[in-house]
Amino acid sequence: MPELPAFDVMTATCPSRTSLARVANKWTAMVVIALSADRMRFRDLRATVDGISSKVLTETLRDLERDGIVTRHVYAEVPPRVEYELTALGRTLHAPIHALGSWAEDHISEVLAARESYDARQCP
Amino acid sequence: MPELPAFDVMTATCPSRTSLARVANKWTAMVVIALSADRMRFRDLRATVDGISSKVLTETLRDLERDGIVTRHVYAEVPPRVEYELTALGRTLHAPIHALGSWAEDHISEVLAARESYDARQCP
DNA sequence: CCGAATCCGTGACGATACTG
DNA sequence: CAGTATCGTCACGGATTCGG
Repeated sequence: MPELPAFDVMTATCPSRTSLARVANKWTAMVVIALSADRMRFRDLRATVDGISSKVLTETLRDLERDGIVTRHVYAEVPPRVEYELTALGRTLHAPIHALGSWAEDHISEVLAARESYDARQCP
Repeated sequence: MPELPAFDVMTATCPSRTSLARVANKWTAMVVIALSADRMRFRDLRATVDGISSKVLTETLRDLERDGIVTRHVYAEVPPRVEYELTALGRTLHAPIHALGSWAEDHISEVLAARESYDARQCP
């Protein structure tokens, strides 16, 4: 008797799976973490999420906007200024994603140790 | 005064980022959720994580094994039997990833509504 | 028969250059 | 400054074959 609720996300036809796919994504996670402090403009976001390309950041933000997780504020100025912020829905993501980020930092030493011993076991 | 701890995962050179990348991944999330009930053999895992190919499941499990999140039990039988289970480290992932899965299911209707209104706004 | 390796196409990613 | 366009590369994912 598997006591788990058997999560619908596991079935390929379930729409909630597309939602999981969006959220269980490294760029999404980092963007949401960055925006959880407060709204940010594109350039600062690009600097904070170190290593992301302009193109991929744009695509990530578009997808998040489409899913109702961030909103896009365009200011008709020169130079142009565009700011992004989490929606109410996006803020509900803060806790789960923050937990994931904390996990990554808290357990990185164990992960690195596991990798080292695994690699040592594989190619001697 | 950004009160956030400024998460090292955001910097490209930080090792914890590789850990986040592994964990913030849709297949990883689904496999960990599946294994959180109890250990499972390959074939059942493949059936539970609906839509994953044999190859991708193998690779995902190898990566998780390398990172010390699952262990692999091979039984020298015929037909062959290979079982996977979460390590102690892997079980610490259960809560964060389960939270993500719950989020996906709890908010899917909002996400779908957002998508619909976004698409309606874009291509009239 | 089950688990996994091989081959191969597609699509995502990243770098660069260019426009409003 | 905030994107878009184009292109080369490569990892992901699917179909098939191998191995035990």
